[in-house]
Amino acid sequence: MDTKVLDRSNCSQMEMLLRQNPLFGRLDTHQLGIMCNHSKIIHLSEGDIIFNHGDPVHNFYFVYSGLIKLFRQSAFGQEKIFELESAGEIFAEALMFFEQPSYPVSASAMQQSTIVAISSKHFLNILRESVETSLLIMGDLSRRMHELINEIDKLSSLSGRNRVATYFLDQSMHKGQEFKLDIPKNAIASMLSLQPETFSRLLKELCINHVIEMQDSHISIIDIEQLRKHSGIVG
Amino acid sequence: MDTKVLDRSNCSQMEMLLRQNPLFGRLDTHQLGIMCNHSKIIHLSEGDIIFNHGDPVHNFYFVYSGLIKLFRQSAFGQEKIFELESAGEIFAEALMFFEQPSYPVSASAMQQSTIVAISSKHFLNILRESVETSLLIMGDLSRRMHELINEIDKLSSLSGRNRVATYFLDQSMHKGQEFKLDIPKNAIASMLSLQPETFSRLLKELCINHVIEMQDSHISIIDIEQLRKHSGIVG
DNA sequence: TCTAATAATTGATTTAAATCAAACTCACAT
DNA sequence: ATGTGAGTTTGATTTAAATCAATTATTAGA
Repeated sequence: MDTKVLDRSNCSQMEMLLRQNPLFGRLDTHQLGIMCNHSKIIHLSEGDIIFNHGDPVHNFYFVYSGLIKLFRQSAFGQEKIFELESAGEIFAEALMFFEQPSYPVSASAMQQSTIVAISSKHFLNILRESVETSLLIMGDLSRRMHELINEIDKLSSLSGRNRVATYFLDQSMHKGQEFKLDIPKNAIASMLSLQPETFSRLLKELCINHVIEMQDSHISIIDIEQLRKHSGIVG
Repeated sequence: MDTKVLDRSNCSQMEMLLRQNPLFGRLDTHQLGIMCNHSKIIHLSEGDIIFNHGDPVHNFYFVYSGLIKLFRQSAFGQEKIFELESAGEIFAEALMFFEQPSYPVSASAMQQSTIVAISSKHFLNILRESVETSLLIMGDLSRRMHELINEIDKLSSLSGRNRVATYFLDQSMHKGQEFKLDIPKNAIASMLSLQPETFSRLLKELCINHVIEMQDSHISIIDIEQLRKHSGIVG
C-alpha cells in the first residue's frame, strides 16, 4: 500500500479530481485547498485492505480509479459484501459524525485502485463553514439509507431467484442488454446473500429458460420481460 | 386522525416537548418558534395511517406518545416492519434532503399515539442557519445507517433462531430480565423477517430448553448465557 | 510446461423455514 | 351469554437454499 501526502503542485490536479464528485462542487478553492493538504493518495493492489471492521475512524475516502468492496466477515469466515464503490464515489463519509467512531465494515480493493484518504476531522471543520455542502452530505446519507432499506426489503421479501433477476435488471439499466460481470461470480453471490453454488444454479436456470445467455462472465439479456417476471417485483 | 395547527399559547408547551429530542436542543427560541408555527399536533388511533409508501414528502415527525411502525407491504399483502418509533423519537427526517422525495415506507400507529408533524421545507431553512443542528442530524442519519447495516448483516448471516435470541438479548438490555412484549407477536415476527408460525415454534424451543419462560406476552429470561450462545454472535 | 491454487459447476443430501391446514384462546361487540 | 374475528399455537408437508462432496475450468507461479 503506497501512500503519499500531496505536495502543492499535485493539489491543483487533485482539486480537479475531487470536483468529479458533486459533493465537493460547492466548496471554494480555499476550502478545497485545505482538504487537499489533509489528504493522501493511496495506490492499492488487488486484495489490499484499507481498513478493518472495528478500526478507529480517521478518514473517509474518494475513489479515483478501481473498485473497492465494503464487507463483513461472519463468525466462520463467511464474507458478506455490502457495497461496491467505483471511480468518482466516496465512502465511509457517514462515520465522521460520531464521537469515537469505528468502521462498521471492512474495506479492500478488488482491483488495482487509486483512492484519496481525506481527514474526517478537517473535513468536519470545512462543513461547519459550508451549509450547502452539509446539505449535500445529508442528501448523500439519505440516499444511502434508501438503498439500505431497499436491500433489507429484498432480503426479507424476495427469493434468491428474485434477487438474481433484480440484480440483472439493475445491471442492464446501467450497461445495456449485453455486459461483462465486473467482479467474480462468488462476489456477486455474496452481494445477493447467496452461496456460490446456489447462485450458479440460478444462473443456469435463467439460461435454460432462455432469459439470459452466458459465456463465462459475459451476459446477454435475451428476454427482459421474462426477467422482470422472475424479479418478483410487480408493476 | 385529528389534526390541529398550534396556536401561540400551545407553542411554548410544544417547545418544551420538542426539546425532549436532543436534535432540537441546539436551536434557539426563535428557531424553535418558527418550527412550532409550521407544525401540527396529530392524535392517532390504533391503525391510523400517517403516510403510505410512495406518498410525496412534506413533513417529518416527532413522537410525543404512543408507538409508530414503519413498514412495507409486499406484492401479496406480506408486511415487513422496518422500525418502531416511540416517545421522544423522530422519523422520516432523512427524506428532507431530496428534491422530490417520496416516503420509502409506510407509517401507522400501533397504539393510540400523539405525534407532531414538522414541515420539512421550513425545517430545512432553519438548518441553513444552524450548522450545529445540521451536524446533529448527520449524526442521527449516520446512526440509522449503522443500524440498517447491522440489520442486513443479521438477515444474511444469522438463522431465525439466532435472530430471535438476538432480539431478546436486546430487549433484556433495555428492560431487564423480565418484561412484557409491547407489540403483538406477529409484529415481532415481521421485524425479524419470520413467519408467525416459525416465530412461535422458536419461542417454544427456547422455553423447552429453559432459556426463557413465557406466559402470553410476559417473558422471563432464565439463562442469559445460553441465550447468548443461541444468538450466533461470538464473543 | 507443469503444477498449485482459485473459481465455477454439478450432483446428492440435509436442513431451515415457509406453507397449508386446523384448532385453540381471548377480547369484544351484539 | 353467544358469536365473531384476530392472534397464537400445533401438526403435516413442501420447498428453497445450504451443505457436503466431487469434478471441471481458469489463472497464476515456479
